[in-house]
Amino acid sequence: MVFDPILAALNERQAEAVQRTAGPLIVLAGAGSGKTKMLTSRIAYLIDRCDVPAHHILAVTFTNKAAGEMKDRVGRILKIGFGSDPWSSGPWMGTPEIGTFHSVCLRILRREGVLTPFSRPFVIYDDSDQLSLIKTVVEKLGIDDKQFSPKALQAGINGLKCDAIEPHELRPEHHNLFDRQLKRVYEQYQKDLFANNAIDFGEILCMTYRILRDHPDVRRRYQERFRYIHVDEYQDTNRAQYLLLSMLAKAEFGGHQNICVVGDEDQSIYKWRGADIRNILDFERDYPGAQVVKLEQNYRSSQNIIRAASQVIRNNSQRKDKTLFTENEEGELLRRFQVADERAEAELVVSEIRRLSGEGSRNYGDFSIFYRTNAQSRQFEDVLRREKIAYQIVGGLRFYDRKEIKDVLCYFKAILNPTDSISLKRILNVPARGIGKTTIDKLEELQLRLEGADSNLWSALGMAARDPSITSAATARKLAAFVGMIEKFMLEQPRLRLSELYHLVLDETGYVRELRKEGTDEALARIENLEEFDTLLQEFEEDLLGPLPVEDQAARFRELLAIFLEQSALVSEPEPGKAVQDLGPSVKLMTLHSSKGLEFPVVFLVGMEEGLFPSIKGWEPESEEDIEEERRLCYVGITRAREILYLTHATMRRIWGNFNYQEPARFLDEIPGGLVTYRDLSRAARPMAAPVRSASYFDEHDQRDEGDSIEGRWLEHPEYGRGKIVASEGSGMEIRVTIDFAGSGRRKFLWRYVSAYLR
DNA sequence: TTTAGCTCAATTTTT
DNA sequence: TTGAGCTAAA
Repeated sequence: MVFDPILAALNERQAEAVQRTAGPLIVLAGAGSGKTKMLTSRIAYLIDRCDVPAHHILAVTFTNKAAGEMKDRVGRILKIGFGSDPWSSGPWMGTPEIGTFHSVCLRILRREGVLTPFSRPFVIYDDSDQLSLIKTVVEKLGIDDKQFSPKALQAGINGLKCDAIEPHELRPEHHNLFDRQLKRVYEQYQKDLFANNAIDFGEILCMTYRILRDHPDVRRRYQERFRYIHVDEYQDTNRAQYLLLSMLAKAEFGGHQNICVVGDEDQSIYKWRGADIRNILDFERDYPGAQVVKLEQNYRSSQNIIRAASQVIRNNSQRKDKTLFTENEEGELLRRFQVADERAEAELVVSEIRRLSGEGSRNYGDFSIFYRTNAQSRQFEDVLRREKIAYQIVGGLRFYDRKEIKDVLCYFKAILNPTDSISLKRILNVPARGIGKTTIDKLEELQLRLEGADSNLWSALGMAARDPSITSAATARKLAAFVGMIEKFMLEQPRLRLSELYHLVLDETGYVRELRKEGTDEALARIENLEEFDTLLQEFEEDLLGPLPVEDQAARFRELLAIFLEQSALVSEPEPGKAVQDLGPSVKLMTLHSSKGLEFPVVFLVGMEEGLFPSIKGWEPESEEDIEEERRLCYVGITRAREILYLTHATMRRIWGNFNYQEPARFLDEIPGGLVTYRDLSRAARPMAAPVRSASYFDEHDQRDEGDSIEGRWLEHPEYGRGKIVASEGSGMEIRVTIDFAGSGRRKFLWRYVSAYLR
């Protein structure tokens, strides 16, 4: 066989997945098994070895981060660059299409603009814009927002959009009171959304799906275009994404069904947001003749960590037959700690971080703390701050979600698209210019009376500004000033760079001046964010305009705004530009959900208590399905760790101001006792004791290697001195070990009593 | 029109 | 317990 550097870098299974290019293929990729490596190699292989023109290749991911990484790696293998081609006027040629579901769909929507209901460039509504619009719809329809909360209706609408269900498909006669209102609101919401020339996240996918479904000619074009389809994190796809993919992979025009999906059913943790685990479990049924490749070798974690993870996840019934293994070293035992309460938990974790980082080879960036709920982060932050240890919360408040940034973005959106009533309403009185609720109510009332295309807030504003009898002379003057200001922005926009437009907006509105007047720490932080936003705009422009000849740059100013708005809607964090300083290594704090896809040498999995993790909704009986999702979450957490894994749980925890006595998480019992050391710090004065639990999993299943990991290890007993473990028996919390002490011969102990003496 | 007190709810989150 | 969002007073 000819030496091939692409294949040579892969293991046998990975290489198999790369080479099976024809027909449907499902790759079941365990945690840390080199899935991205396989995917990127496959794309490179198709282009470089199979001579597939790059533009025939499509790869979709869920996050920008994943898409960026994939582009990076494909680019490096093939030594090509991905010009962002934001001008989108040219043909899609030259590079594979790699992007998120949403960015790919938006590109299709823009190309097929005539098939959309929009009359001008559309803006993207995020969840809070969406909620605002739903509130206006609820009010317009005279629905009681106490009985039917806009939030619940929003969840309902988004749930339906995840399933690609349109309002007319809902038959009210079969539904309860809520569903009947939901149908009404959904119907009106869609109308108003489109009238605002706006689209929400769910609709981006649904609309694309409908266009492909309803227009065979268009469908055909995209099927011929995307001949090799790759889908990352397939276990997280929802119904709408599934249907969308089937439109592209249908192969009804003599095509080839070259669809390669990659995923891990054991890491499916987004059911609550519409992900349908059946998509991955049923792939072989949906695509008859599909080939299956399993990537089971883990390159990330120690033996002990992989064993623990495998034993936990094997308790799930909803999974495929897949077993992770590793050739890495056995490594350290897992470390389980019981502590008195959440405060003690934080103290323990931070002192361990101190201790390990003091030993030399590790810095703070090697540690991470995973919790089930965001509320748990506070204790850790308090102690870390007190100890002056650098830390960073991953996935907190997103940059573009900050109030001041959203305000500015709404000015931008209104300038681009004044029919966007939601954005207009948001900025109407920001900063305060004396336009209050009464006035807004009158404007909205007027808007409802206006006909057709004029039925929007902008038109209403114009009328009220000209006609003082609608409000009052004073108010009409204020409105006229506002309208005049926005018109000025719209007029200037095509002649200005974004950063210039930005400064014009800040100057004319006096936004920063108002914040200065406020003078609080919070206001100052806002000003700083606005400054960062300025830098970000300049970098954005430089990236886009830089490559163009100077004389062409000004010609692009008009488009700049639309492109920027689209990016800011689809991206949660701006690209880490040169402006953002590196703060050095820091401990990372995050929810278990945010930890997916990451890895750390040392992981602390905290709050492992029944009710908290697994999380249990008090008001309904726990379902096996929900527990399995929590177990997958636990599996994700464990498999993030490379070398050392801590598992902590508190005896008592304050939740919503109440003291709760907590039971250890059931997942702790599912980890073979021989893989962990256990230490009870919750009753420090008394000898260590573990809570005795009911029969563990291992009493009913064969578990030959239960104590294997501990035999041969040395420990230092406070009474008997140095000794070696020569034998073990029993299982779970009842493992007994025989220790051979140098001075006093052999003795038997319960493992949980002596595990902490391991050296 | 702004602000202070009150109620009410309360996993997980990317696009 | 915390916080966001909303109704009653300045």
